[in-house]
Amino acid sequence: MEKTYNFKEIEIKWAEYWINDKTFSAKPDKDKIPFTIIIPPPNITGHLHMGHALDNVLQDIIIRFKKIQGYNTLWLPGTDHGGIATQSVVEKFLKKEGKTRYDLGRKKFLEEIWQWKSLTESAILNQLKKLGCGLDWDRTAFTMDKNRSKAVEKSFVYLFNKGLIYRGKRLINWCARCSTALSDIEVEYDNEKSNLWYVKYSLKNSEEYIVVATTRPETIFGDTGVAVNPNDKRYTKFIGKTIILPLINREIKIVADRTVDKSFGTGAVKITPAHNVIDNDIAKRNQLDIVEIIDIKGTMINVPLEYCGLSVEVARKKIVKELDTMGLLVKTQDHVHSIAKCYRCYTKIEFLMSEQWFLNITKMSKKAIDVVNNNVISFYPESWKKSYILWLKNLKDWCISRQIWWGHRIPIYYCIDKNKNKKNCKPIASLSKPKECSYCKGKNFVRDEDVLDTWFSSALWPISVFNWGQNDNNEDLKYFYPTSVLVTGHDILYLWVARMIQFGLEFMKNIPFANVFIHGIVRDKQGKKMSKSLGNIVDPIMIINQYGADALRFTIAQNAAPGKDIQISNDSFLSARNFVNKIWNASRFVILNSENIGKFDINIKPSELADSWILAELTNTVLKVKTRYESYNIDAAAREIYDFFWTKYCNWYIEFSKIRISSTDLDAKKQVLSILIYILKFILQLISPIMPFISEEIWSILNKNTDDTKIISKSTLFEIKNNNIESINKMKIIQDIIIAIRTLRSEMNISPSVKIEAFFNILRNSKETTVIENENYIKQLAKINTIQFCKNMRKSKDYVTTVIGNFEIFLPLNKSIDIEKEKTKLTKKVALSKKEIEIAILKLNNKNFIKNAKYTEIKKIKINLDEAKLKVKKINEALKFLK
RNA sequence: GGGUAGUUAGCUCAGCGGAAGAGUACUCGCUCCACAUGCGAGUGAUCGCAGGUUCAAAUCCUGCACUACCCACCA
Repeated sequence: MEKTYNFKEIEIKWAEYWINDKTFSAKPDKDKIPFTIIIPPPNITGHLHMGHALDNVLQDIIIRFKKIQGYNTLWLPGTDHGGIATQSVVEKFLKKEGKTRYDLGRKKFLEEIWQWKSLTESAILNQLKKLGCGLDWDRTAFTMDKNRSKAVEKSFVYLFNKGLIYRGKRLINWCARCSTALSDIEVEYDNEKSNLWYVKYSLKNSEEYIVVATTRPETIFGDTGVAVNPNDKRYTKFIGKTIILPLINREIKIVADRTVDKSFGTGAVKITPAHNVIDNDIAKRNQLDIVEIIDIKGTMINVPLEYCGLSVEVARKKIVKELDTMGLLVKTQDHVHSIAKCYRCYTKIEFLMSEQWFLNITKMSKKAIDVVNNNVISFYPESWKKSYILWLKNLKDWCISRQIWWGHRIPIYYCIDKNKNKKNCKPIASLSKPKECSYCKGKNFVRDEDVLDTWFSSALWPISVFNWGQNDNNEDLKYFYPTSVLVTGHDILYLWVARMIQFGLEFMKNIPFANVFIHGIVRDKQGKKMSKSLGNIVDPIMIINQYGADALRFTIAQNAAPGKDIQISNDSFLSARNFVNKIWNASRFVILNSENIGKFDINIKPSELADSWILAELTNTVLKVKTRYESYNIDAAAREIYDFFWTKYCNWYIEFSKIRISSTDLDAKKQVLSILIYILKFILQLISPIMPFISEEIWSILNKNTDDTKIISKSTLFEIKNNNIESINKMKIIQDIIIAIRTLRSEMNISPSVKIEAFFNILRNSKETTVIENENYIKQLAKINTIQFCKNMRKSKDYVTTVIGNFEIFLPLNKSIDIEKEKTKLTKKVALSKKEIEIAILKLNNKNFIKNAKYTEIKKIKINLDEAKLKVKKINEALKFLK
């Protein structure tokens, strides 16, 4: 075995093996319980970032754990066409060549994106392979491939025929850069500094006027009313009166609406129903007209000639200036308010009236709320339940049409037969071009130009990946659906998770997954979200090249507390890298020592305290780790294994084992090695979901002459019954003594490599058989050559002492000590012990404590009190001696 | 405005009713035959603040402060 672990070669070797061997391919098998995860398909916009690494490593950990537990696991890979996101990325590339998508035309542009898709998709899948992801590659899906498209079309037609999908002219969110409508959750809000302009609106045939406060003076042309609160005494007399709108002199009414806030601005609101959601509602309640003045390019329309065609920003400046000149601008005030922006390109959103397709998804909400409320679907952590339910309760209809080219074209056909009675022809939803219009018998149709929101196909993902839409009763769907757990970040809980639940219940009459494991967002060292513009990206592939995939995976696992954001910087991976190295070297120690000593028993026989102790500790660890994995506390599982392996196995047990390994007693040597191997195998199995590469490599070396050469192919029950608690207590005494001697040696600058003698004054009339029987452990780990047990060892200037448990330990000094330093140290120790005594006595004298506290608690305090008293006595003696 | 998390050693985070933990950083000492990507020892925390419940609170409850995120509103 190499002295250092060559992760580069070995990781490539196993990644290829898993793929070629089809280790992770899955078929329905009625004799086995399925465990299914479908990947949250990454957008084909580019490469994977650390957030993807987090999401996928967690899924792989769960899949691998379930696989070695014996489940029939399936982790299904795929990518998402990414609608607007992908289209804008490709448009950006075109822009560099000075072209737009219109220069290419729809067909050519789509060809361009398909080409882009094939490149990025394979890059993404390669990255997943590098991470070690145990995906069933033969099932790789794409949200816009043939089978997935069928699912989309079928579901659309179904929902349309059910009357849940309808077309309507409504106020929608419009991104002028992407030139498409957006759903409400695709809009983000940012606070921005702006102004609040106070404008005089004069009453008709009167000297009186009302002042309105507005952040959007350019929408004056679209005003069709002014609203005041019905209880606002300042304005009650104006309700019902007419106002002459400045600049265009249109007559508009003053109406009363209880939603108007009396305290904001002047308490009078100009109403622009065509470009503001709230205004639109007020207009509906008060039967106000709708006047559209901004078009989809973000320019002014239906306005006086000098404003026509101006952009919103230019028009605003011009209008403010004009109002000022006319003396209608009363005041301009600084004002911070939130601005709606496109979640893909951060362009300001324009609210405007537009004919779009909507899905009445609110009807599906009740069931989606129930399944989560009743824990048919469980959330980890549970706290997200509340947000999820609240969101569904306030859900509005979903605008599903997009005016982009990249996506699923809406399967709606319009009859264009002009000779017949066109007026009665209704749009037809169909899987293919209809043959005949059922209204006019016309035979000519055109398909709707729009595409669907990318999240529509995402919502179908859990069923479309099993080819729902073609054969709804296929074996895969029956066997693998509902899936077991969905692993995702909380940022797409509404955008995606909620909708999959709604669609799953609608189309399958069953939940899409039983559990939702929600992890956090990856952040940088300063806690900021990683983004290209901030330049704080940590590239997972760079980390893999530098430290290895196992190190990356362990770091992720260690930090992945459910629901919590994790901070990662380039040096967060060092500790994990060191851990990989530690596993390698400890294994190397075990393997090298078991070579050339012939065959030995695989059945383990604990023959010493150390053996039963480490087996008891192993039992505890296995139980804990299993529970942690099963409840998605991956971070805790990782820490549990780390601590057991490094501290207990390496630092203690291997050191103890060296006594037998270096002895001439071959049987003893074989016996201890069999335990070392037995435990090492357990550790490898436990850690293999997190660090599959190194564990697979070492496993294959350990098992090279057996049938068990692949850890991932072995199902493991994780059941052991070596829980000798007494051995843990006994070992604690030995360890405490070893630590006490090491500390004393270190404090006294006794050379660590020199073996010395020690005297153990037994302070009580107890037998201390544990210590006497196991003195060789103390000798080995504390570098002692002889231990003399005695009763009346006295202080002398040739020795230093320390008190631990029932012993006062004396170590010979090779030089004189710094008396003052020693005095301060001992005085400090006495003070500490005295305080302990004080607290213990206080507790024991407390009748309520004695009455209520657990027996073990009281016993513990009594023992501590005794030990502290003894310590004080002995240290005081030592102090006296120093004087 | 409503909601959800969080506030523990310089930093990153565990612990969530019975004597403050890990990694990292720092200090000291070690090349002794698995590992210096290491070994041993040590310094370092009134567990955000204020109340309350309890024999006992970092841990449970209430309030407050600050931080982050989500939802709504911002005329």
